Amino acid sequence: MIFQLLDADYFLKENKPIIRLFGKGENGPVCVYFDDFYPYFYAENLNEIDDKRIKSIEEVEKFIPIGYQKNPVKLKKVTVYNPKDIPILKEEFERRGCKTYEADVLFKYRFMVDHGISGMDWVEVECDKDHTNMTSIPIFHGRSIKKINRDDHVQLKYLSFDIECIILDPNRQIDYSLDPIIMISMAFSPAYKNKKTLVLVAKPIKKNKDNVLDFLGEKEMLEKFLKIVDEYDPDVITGYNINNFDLPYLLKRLEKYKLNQNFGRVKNKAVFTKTFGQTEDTIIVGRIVFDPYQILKRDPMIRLQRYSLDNVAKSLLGDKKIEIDHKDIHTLWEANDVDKLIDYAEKDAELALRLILEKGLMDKFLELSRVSGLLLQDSFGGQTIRIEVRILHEARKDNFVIPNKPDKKEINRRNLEREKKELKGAFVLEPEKGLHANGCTLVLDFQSLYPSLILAYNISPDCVVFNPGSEKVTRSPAGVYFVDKSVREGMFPKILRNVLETRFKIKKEMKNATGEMKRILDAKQQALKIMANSFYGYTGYIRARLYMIDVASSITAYGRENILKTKKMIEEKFPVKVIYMDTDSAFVKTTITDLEEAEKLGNEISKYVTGELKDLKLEFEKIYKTFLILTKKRYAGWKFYRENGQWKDEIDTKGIETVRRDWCPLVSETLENVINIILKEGDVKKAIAYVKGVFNDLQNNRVPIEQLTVVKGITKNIESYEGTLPHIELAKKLKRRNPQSPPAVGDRIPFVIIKGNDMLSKRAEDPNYVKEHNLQIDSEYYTECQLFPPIERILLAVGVTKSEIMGNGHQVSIHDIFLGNKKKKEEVTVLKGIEEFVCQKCKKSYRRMPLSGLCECGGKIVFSYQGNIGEKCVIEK
DNA sequence: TCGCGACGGGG
DNA sequence: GTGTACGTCGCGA
Repeated sequence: MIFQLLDADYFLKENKPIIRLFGKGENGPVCVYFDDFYPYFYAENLNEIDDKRIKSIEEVEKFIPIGYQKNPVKLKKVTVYNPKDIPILKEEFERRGCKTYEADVLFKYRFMVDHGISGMDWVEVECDKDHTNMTSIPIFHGRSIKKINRDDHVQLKYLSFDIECIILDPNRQIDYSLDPIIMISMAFSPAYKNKKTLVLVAKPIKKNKDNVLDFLGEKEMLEKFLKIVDEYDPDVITGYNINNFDLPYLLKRLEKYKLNQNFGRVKNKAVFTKTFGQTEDTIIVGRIVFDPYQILKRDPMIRLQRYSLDNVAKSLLGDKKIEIDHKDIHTLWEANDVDKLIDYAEKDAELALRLILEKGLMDKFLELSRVSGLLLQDSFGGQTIRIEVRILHEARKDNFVIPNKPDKKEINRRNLEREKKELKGAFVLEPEKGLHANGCTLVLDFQSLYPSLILAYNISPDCVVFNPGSEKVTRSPAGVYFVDKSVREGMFPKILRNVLETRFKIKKEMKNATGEMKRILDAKQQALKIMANSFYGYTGYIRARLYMIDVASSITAYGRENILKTKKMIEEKFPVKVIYMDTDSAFVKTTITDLEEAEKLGNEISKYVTGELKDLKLEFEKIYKTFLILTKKRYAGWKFYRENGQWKDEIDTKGIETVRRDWCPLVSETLENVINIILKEGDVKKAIAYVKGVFNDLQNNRVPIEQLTVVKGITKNIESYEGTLPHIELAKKLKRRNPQSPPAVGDRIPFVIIKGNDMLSKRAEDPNYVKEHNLQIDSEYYTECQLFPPIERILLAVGVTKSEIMGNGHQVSIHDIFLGNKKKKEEVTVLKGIEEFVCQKCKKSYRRMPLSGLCECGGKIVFSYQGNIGEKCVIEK
């Protein structure tokens, strides 16, 4: 039988561990179990021992990959019956001074590693049909298993679902035990009984659509849901934020009604959630739980301000949620006005599914799973485990054993070591700040720098030579010796060579591939790139099994050495200047303005440096016609690149955030425009004029209120906030205005700052209310506190002074007040900052200190900060 | 500037 | 489950 491996677990039957593999082949899902495989670990210096938990002890010779070892060491391979006895035995052994290895490898991975199988691999098993009914899918007794090489994937079945619930008491948070689920919507791919979606409703209603089923109550609805999951039998269960909301909620409600909490593919293990501090993970044996929220939030290629389903759908699908204020869910439900609710629920389930299918969210993980060795379900998480499982595979082939994960004592030791030998990072050249026009800036970077270095210099924990003797070694710039690869190719270099070579091959294949195959290949090369780039981080990660600070610091040391060499080489050979470098990239200022010529030079530099350095490849990445750099890691460039032979351009920004949650749209837009004018027109004066125009519009109320609105969420009961925050003050105001439906926890409050004498926070106002009552916007606040600081940073970098921007030498910004106060530091009481200035007598508030030092009414001015008032104030510089 | 604690998504 | 854990942001020191 041939199938693709989706999931695995084990259970105990009469003190005998049984491994179960879940897969999918041509004839659908299958389970194959193996009952002749036992857990084991390795022990060093183990004396004779008689213990009924131990099945057998065998003497073996293995290499330990910490430092170079010429000869293997003698170890005992201790095989036991019950995997759960291993951590107990490990403790007992270690207490007696016996070192253990691989004593914390999950049993399912022990099986997979020993049989050379990765998650999502195609496998061939010899097996017999079994007639027990412990699974909901056909089950077989396996006799042998081997991997087969196949790149394709079986069609997976997806069920996306979303629950709606009502909070019976709007003044508290959701309570799983009290608040009922009123609807469950589902979206299927492929369709279920010819239906792409289905909505279950927890009370009898008048149905207007044929994909709606109504029930007597919540319990009956839940029963039907379980039945549908069982019948449809999805491989993947998905939905937006199901891991932290829908799944745990569902389980609690099933528990309440004493319903079978088992909608996985086995009958003897219920679905359960693991709670780790904040996050929860739900395990459904035999199926895969895939949460697009969790995936998107962690995807470095997709950067969004917010990851709400609505926002994500808008940015990635050009679609959106159906609008229902969640306070209205209860009302609509009580009023039996459920049609819109049904559409709302249906849409949510659909959107989550569309995200996965249309954006190919699963592709990368299918490949990452194969490349790393992890089961698909585990490939969504951290990088460490990816490397470790791959290392285990590799170690087995080469007769190595891998250390356990470090315990508290070991982590302590590593932390102490770190204080002594600090881990020096990458080299960053102090940039030549400002605008670089009149000549293109060429950007070049090393292709996979750290992986290439590991490969080139045989950097690996098993190659470190502590006391160099007769072996051929190389000394890294960090002063660490590594055995030459002619003596032994290290474990890391060996894996990386394979990973990089495979990636190179795939990128070549991709050029001729089309359609589905091209997508798979692209996902595969991405997965390989992710793997390759994880190794450096791994060596310096304190919890890594193969952590060695000497290895990590050798990698960065070689990196620094090579990039400095590169700078010298470029500047000696070409009439250019390197104006900035960071880790693996070089920014080269030329005097060339013609794009074709710049391109030619870029290619020449790339070819020259690559030729000189041999093991490394410096790639010509892009041309910036103009380049603006503020500080290390913060810059913008007018990028030119070719697409189908044609020159295209765009503005590239790094580290200069034009979008931030606490900035109103006006700030983002103005900032973007300022950068555009400077880069594309090279006209700083025009940029200043533009900024002045915006200031002017603000003063004269010509800026639409939407442009000034900031949105912030309420995260807890509004009475329990300690400081005074604008959106919370506004929420209190809104509650007073409309006590029937006050803002609740989780609501997002849009606000603007209006003119007035109160402190800043008290002047937050609802934009609609402002419009209706024709209130005045505090344009000074928007100028000084919102617009000015980010714009100032940009303009100062191109040599503009403050008064040039403000256009009035007499105006003093709040920063000047800070500086002015610094001298008086010794006689001062403490406020931790200044938000504004308040008259002690009439309470009028000022954004800036009045020039006279007194209020109009003659009262004394004091400082105000976060609702506190003080006569004096310390501002640390 | 750094370290710590809270929050995110969902209804 | 041969367990114990994420990233980012804002705040206070």
